[in-house]
Amino acid sequence: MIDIKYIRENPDEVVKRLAAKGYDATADVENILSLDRERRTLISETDAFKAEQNRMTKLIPQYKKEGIDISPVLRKMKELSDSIKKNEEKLRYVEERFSSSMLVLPNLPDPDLLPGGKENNQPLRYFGEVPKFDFEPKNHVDLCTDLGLIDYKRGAKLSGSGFWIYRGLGARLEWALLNFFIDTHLKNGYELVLVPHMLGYECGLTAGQFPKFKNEVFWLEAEGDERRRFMLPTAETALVSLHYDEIIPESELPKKYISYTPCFRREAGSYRATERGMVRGHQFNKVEMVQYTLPEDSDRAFEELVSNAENLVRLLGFHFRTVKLAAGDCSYSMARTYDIEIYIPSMNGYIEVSSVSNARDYQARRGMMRVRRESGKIDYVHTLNGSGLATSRILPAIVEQNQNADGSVRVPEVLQKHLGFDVIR
RNA sequence: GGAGGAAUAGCGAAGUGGUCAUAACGCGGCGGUCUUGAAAACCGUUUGAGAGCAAUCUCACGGGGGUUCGAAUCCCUCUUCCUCCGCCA
Repeated sequence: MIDIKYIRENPDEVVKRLAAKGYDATADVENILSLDRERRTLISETDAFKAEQNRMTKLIPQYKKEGIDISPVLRKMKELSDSIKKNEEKLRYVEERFSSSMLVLPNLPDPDLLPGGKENNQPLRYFGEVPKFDFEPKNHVDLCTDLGLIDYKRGAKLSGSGFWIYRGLGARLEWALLNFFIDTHLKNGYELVLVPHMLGYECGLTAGQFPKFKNEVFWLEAEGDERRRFMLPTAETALVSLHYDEIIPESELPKKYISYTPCFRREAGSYRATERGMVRGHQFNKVEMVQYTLPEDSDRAFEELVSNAENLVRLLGFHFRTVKLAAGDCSYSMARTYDIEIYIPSMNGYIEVSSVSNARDYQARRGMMRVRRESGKIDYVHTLNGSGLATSRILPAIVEQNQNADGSVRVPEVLQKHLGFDVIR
């Protein structure tokens, strides 16, 4: 959520900055400001009624004791009570429209981002060399199938299109990657957290997935249980709600969490021929990093998350790049995002294996997550998240970038000690 | 699944329709007195949200609704936790 005070004081600025995201907020802002005015008028009026009510209610026991007739007071109290009820009903209606309008407003992008969509993303740096082959390289679907790493057919048999099964060495390779990532994060001082994979609505609201993107997750219903839960689309949704409605002492910041979870996404209508295999599915594995920081520390934390993610890909020995996303390509809740994109020879391009973002206080406002400073002052925290990494997109890169002419695949050195072998054939 | 009980500040807990919610009382935290220093003792202080330029006002007793002139207190409902029984990896 954007600070209503900021919107009140800088409405044009808000519209301008959201325009960089490709979001026309003119009508929203106008609507919000008018609801805000209506809301504040109603609150002042109601509070005055209540103050009067509080004053009079103290008179009743006193009058009773002194034997004074209280019926005129009761009549006045009834009037006040009716006015309050009427006002509160109005206020409820206004507040409801106000807060739902506030909740659909995306986060402001940082001012240094280029406006516009994907086409304005800027690669910041490249790592490693584009792999060259003196043979016709295979794509990862063929490699994974031929080497028996992934069972696409039976994945679809079990759960439909968009699901696959890791088998044998493929499963072990996936597991080794997860271990490698987690070990590295632990060395960097992150706390490992294993979270529920089904979450309640509030989590999605805090993270910013809801109400707007309700249809992009899988919902679960159980007979006789009114409460609906959804399969988490990323561990961020859980980790960012960990301190929902809390005031964290300054001494405990920054909080640094990692979590491994499968991620479940509808990905409705987003299949493309270029995204075969494990590039886009309904379920994939990911290790997620999340930090809660003081507002003034979030820029530094952001750089740390980016370099953590880069470091993992670098240690695996890949060619990849880091891209600064244009405002319009940053997601709804985020002020800035850098993607780490790995090279996939068969696609002759790069795919995202990590997305590192700073939400600033946007999620913290939604989830009422604050810090009590040493001085006693209360502020909203900043939340940041980044994948570290999405393993299911690393595996295609391993098999494609490390393939040999005979169809075998070299295991990255850092994984060899986890696996106990150096070549998959 | 069945039967009971509970939810009040950082923690424990009092309050069972009004004049005790800036919430008794205890613990903890912070500041001070005393002390060479510390402990003990003593004194003081210690929730959050909203409206307002401010003075100030309002709200919050797990969440939501209701009864009432007035609700922590009575009623309905949801959530969470605890105890006992049953079932279970």
